[in-house]
Amino acid sequence: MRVSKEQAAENRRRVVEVASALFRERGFNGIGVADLMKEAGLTHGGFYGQFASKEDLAAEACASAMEATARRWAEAPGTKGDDGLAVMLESYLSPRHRAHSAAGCPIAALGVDVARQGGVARSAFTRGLRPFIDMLQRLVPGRSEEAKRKAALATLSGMVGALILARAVDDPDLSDEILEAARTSLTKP
Amino acid sequence: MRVSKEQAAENRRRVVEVASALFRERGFNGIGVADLMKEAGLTHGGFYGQFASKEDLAAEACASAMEATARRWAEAPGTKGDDGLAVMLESYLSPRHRAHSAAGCPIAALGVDVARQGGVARSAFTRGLRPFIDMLQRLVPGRSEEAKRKAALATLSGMVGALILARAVDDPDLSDEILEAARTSLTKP
DNA sequence: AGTTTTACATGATGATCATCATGTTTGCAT
DNA sequence: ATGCAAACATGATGATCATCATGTAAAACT
Repeated sequence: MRVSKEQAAENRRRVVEVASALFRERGFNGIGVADLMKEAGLTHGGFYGQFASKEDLAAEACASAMEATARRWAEAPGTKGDDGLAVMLESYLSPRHRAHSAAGCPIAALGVDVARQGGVARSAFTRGLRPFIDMLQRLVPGRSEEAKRKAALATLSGMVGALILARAVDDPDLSDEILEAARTSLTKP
Repeated sequence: MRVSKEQAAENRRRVVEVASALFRERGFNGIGVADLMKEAGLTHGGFYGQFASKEDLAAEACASAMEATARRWAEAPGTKGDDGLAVMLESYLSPRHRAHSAAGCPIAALGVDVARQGGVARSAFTRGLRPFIDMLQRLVPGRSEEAKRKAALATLSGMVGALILARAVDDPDLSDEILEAARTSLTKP
């Protein structure tokens, strides 16, 4: 059973995509290689022909998720003249985003796993994080670039923390309240 | 091999304590029952005489970590007259706290795991979270109680998000920068 | 003092884990 | 057209997983 070179590349791409979703949803230790491959329509055998290890895939999946998400942020309706920050906060801190971690922000979904995993995943995460900071720096108000960078880091922290808390909490009212509080607090500094 | 009733209770207590540390450090799926028991000085056999399941222990360890941490917050030097919020932020967003997740804030360490796990752990987490919100509400400035609660939720989000980001990131400078940004941003609203 | 019960140890269960060895097919270069 | 190598499947590896069955020794109760 052999497959064309393009087909093979497409298969590999799909494995990374599936991994980026399932890792976000269940964590690095929450899904195994065999299930991952099955979800991509393959068997577990071919895995180590494409990836050096599961840790290697974790790093690549993390990088891929970060890039894809950053691209979506960049393409977001600039709502020219309007407050771009408010628009993005509205979407980031929404019940919809809260409900879909597999397709959502990899910073909130994988940050803790990345810290535990260390190694290549950690550096891939760090590299992927910088564009988010830069983009936020452009959206956020501030007198100097230095002040804007500080505000960007604080805003990102607030977004990530609120999303994580809203997902962790059992009580839907409290969860909504967390999203709301972060939204208003981060919109008006 | 039998032990006194108090010894047995002490053993159980130690298992929960060890679990609360190791779960924070490695995640719910990062440590097994056997290793957990060994770390508590026991073998894996007695586990199911004390706990219904690993998930059950996860919930209990989560509750225990939340209560112990809340107690430490409450006992913290009120630094009467001084700005209690600044004192607690200084400690929460410190390199020391960043380096010791096993003994640190369970909200930042377990929030994502709790959201994935669901069930009893999730409700234990939610119950344990409320005292933190109430305590922050007392520390934070605001015109009304409603405004102070909102501020408490936003502040907690910023703290948790910043700690998680600072731990995830590979670059020590960036990590320090995140802590610093959150500290100054959350101190002066 | 004798009996029961309890807390734990030893050991086994089958499932799942990451990883490797090998087979089969077939695209691709010759 | 022919041989080679790549891409995947099948299957096995031993480790680790959560959980259960049973043994044992001594605390607790009679």
